[in-house]
Amino acid sequence: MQAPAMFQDRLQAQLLPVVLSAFKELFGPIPEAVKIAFQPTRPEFEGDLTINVFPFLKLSGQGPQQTATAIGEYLVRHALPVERFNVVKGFLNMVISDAYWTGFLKEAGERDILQFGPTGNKVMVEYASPNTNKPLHLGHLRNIFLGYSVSRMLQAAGHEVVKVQVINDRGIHICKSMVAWRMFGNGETPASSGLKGDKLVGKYYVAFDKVYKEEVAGLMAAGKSGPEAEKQAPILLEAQAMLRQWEANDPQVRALWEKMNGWVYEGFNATYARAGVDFDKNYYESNTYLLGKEDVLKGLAKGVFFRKDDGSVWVDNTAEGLDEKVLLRADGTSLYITQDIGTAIKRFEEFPGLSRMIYTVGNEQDYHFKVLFIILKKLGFAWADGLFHLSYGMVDLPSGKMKSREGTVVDADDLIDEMVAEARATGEQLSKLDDFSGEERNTLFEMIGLAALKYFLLKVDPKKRMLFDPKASIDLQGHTGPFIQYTYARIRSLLRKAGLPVGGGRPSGPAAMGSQQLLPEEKNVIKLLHQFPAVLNESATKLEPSALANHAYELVKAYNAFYQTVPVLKEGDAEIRGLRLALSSAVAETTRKAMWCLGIEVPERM
RNA sequence: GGUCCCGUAGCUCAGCUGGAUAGAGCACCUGCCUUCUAAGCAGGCGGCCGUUGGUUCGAAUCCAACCGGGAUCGCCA
Repeated sequence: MQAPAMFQDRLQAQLLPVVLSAFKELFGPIPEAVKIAFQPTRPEFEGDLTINVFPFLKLSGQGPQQTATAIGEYLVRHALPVERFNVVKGFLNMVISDAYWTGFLKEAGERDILQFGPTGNKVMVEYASPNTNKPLHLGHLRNIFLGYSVSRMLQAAGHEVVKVQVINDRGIHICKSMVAWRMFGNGETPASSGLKGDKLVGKYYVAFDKVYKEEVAGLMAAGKSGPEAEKQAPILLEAQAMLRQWEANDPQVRALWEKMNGWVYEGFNATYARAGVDFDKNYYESNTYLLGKEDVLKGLAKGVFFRKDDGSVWVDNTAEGLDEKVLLRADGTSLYITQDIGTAIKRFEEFPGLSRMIYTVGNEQDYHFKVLFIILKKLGFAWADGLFHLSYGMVDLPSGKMKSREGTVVDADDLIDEMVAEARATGEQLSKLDDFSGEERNTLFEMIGLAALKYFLLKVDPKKRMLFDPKASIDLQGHTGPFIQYTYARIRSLLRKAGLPVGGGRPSGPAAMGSQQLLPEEKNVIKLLHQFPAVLNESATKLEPSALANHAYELVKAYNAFYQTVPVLKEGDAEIRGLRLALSSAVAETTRKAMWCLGIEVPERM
């Protein structure tokens, strides 16, 4: 079997065997290693699909012109969609018949081309892992939007998806907030202060840090060395003591911990709700932090790990090009990675059918996940091959890296507020919404502001670090989410005026589509629609929403060019009007689904 | 220093399973609202694709080295 292009579309799938038999008949069979690659014909040439025959010249024993012509002639005879062809240098440009395109358009009008049938696979996507001592920031947003979009794409690709977050609810960080609140809080609560719960707890984390720094400075002035002072600051000792009390189940500490975490969850949930994301299950570190120890000891017994003289347990990954890594301390206590080993095992026990688990975590943990996956594989779990670290790059500010210590962190809630305010300013100025109520406007501007933010973060290749300029990035024109929303709203308006049902739905296209000759503007749009399923497949497989996001943009851009120059409702010929309405509708529905895959909503009007 | 990631227009990014003259958006300049939403469309300006070698009929794309930026190399999480 000739290796097909990994993400080829259905037209290519249909043509490939014909091309192969053309070769076989004309020049003899093709060796497996030689791949036939289709590419879209460049706009400056006539045609829709192109094959470059250069790689086959040795096989054909003829020049590029003759080789391409021979194949082209064979295709016209044997492949229905290929109407005619031309050859430029070594490029065989095929013209696909309008009947093929309109046939596809008809199908796109009848079903969701971005929804694949069920695969039977179950995938877990972890896409948030916040600490409970401070509010969410821009970096979390990239993480959340990325993971949520991946979940949606996998659903569209036919997988069952379990969305989870892990909440780091215990540890020294939350104890710091607790200590500071107990010292300076005077009983302040979200209700008493009007502060969002996560903001309030974050405030005391900052307060802790301030006191801590003062104490360290004081100790150093009194003659201590830097490292000494950092270890002996009283407030830190108190936080450490509190962590021990927590571990000893001290009722008062536990009660305070429950209370303050509760505030944080309320705050997080408000942000999640506004951001439009949700989880099927939350994992709390306080429930899982003791996991993994038994598994490591089992591995030790099986000889997968080894024990050093001091009693600590290690894994040797030097054969994998990595290092030795400690899994249990000499005193037998766990580490972060121990816990992750246990948590992974637990998850696969809880969800027996899981075939994959995706961790959406920043690239600073690349090494950690490499080690984790190797360990789980060494422990012999078959599912270890289905583990994947969806690693994404940091979000930088024009001033450089975000640093909480330096107060340069962009708060998630504030950022969303800004984007929504910007959407509002633009929207009110355009004054197209005179009959909108205040509530309707709020909903719309929320939708647009979030689209701007999500699209901005999702259109970039996840693994690249990206720059976020709070001023320049608040853009609602050009290659943006609102541009795509706008096109959708435009089409919906058109369809309403055509008397089609409100609130979506697919108008049935004309019964006899296909007799018309397509305009270039129409064909461009249909071709982009036609490519979309393959793009979704590729995006879902590679876990890259950016490819989907960029294709959605290409599609609506082509539609806008069509819209601007080709009449739809004003077209006199009913059949042609029907085709253009069907085209418009297919673009709207496909755009809506693509945006759904990105976690972005689209408005009926804007 | 070891390992990994990144380097494309003034700025932000596509393109990278090798193919035709490298594409968008923003910014700047020109046109287009008495026809379906101008958050739009059409056009212009703007590029030693970090550098140097290599593989190839063909390299932004693959390989190597180097330069620049980042991450990581805790018995932290």
